[in-house]
Amino acid sequence: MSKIHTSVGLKAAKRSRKPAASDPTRDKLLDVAGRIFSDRGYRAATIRQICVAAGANVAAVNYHFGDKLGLYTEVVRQSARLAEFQAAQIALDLSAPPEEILRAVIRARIHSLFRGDRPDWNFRIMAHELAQPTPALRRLVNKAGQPLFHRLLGLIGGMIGLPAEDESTRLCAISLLGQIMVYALAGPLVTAIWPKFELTPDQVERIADHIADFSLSYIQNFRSETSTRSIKRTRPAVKPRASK
Amino acid sequence: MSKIHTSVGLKAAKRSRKPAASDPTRDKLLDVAGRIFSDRGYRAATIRQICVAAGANVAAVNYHFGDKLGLYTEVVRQSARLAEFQAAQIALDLSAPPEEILRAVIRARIHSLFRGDRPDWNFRIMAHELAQPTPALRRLVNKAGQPLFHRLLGLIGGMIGLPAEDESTRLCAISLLGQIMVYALAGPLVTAIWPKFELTPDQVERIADHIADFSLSYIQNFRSETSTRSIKRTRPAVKPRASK
DNA sequence: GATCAATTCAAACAATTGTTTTATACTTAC
DNA sequence: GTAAGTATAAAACAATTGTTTGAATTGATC
Repeated sequence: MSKIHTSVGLKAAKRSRKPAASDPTRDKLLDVAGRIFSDRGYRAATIRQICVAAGANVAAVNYHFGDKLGLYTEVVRQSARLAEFQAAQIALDLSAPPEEILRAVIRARIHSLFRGDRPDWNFRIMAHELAQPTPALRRLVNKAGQPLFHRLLGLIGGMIGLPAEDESTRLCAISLLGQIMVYALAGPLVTAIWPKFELTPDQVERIADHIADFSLSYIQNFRSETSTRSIKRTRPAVKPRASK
Repeated sequence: MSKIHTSVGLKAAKRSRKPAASDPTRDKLLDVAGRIFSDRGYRAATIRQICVAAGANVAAVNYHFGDKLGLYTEVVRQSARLAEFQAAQIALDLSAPPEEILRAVIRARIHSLFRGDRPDWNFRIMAHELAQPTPALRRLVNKAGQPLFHRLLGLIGGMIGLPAEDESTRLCAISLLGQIMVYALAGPLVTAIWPKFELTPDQVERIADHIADFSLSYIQNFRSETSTRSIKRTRPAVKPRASK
């Protein structure tokens, strides 16, 4: 009766006594929710799962965040904030050659993906959003993804000598993202397809290096390549669907 | 009372009268289930959705397939069968140079991904399985994915002169898969991030070509690259987490 | 120590969803 | 035409899940 759980009323109620004090259960909830959302997805994750994992009551989510979507929103918002911060931090060193910046971005991404101690769930969550978008959240996720993507476009565009809006630039960026993203949701599959896959720091290092090498090979040779080949590539000698 | 809906009883009941006749509602169910499962995922897709879309009763799924998982299993099985067939068909032309085979595989994959008329959902479903694996189905999906992956490993291994089990071979294969997979679940995101993204046949063509070019650039230069660079690459000049 | 608001808790509610049941139409063989 | 088995339909069931409620607990302030 005393609590109003609209999005406004919630904040008002919170601000009244403890302006910015860290609410332990709220933080715990946010923490474990991030972990669970990021590897189960929004729908598959249940409030009860999250609450028991956080050692809180089922009603806690509703009390602190209004509803499940409110909790998810907060998780994503926090995640997005972190991502933006990281991206901005990396971009500060614009003095370095673009290849090294690209390497750094890839490294940062892969590393944060594989270490559980300081999880940034944003990428994994983005991957889930991609697989089955949450109607109301797509906007927010895009708001977090767009800057990163555009930074990538600018970077790559500069390296291949084309504007960020060019199709080739975009294709390259997506190729790069795909390589990272496959590891974002790879846990289940890569381990299944790659028996002795271990997440030693060394292994993670090599993955990041590989993605960088793999991508830079094309990007750095783009100019020469694009001059030697025509728009239409040679058609494959093998047809996808043979007659016999 | 007359029907036993265990997995065995179902088949027995079906085989009794119509050995292999095409059951229209069963086929329709399978068809629309494939479409819905592939873009909603297993959990998010509901039996009622599928049934109303197929113009069938809610009980139809249970009658024909036992339960939801039975339906899904059949969808995946059928999808896997198709994938295996396609893969085998492509591999027949071993006379062609490996680059062209690789191109053909990529083309086939991307094409089948983007055209809705004869949808092969296997790749999209695999992507969903990857995002949140269905416990019982992972085995089956892997059974469909393994051959494709190993074929890829053999192909790439041959091109870069390393055994299929080598780490570099695997990393390349995953890089390639990632680039394709990102389009498999890209519908929602790519269109959001790429405003004027249109699926003209020409566009699809260019995507496939790009992935092939992008990947072959590294693969074809692997030998020379691996001789010129040491195991440890130059460390990035930009640190992911700067002190200030 | 009493008061009051904030928080937590156990229980219940309502909606969804997979599944089952019971009855009815339909087809086929005799 | 009748009987038997198959297929479909409508309704109900049971379990899960997001959400709410109202009481109990806590903790600070006077």
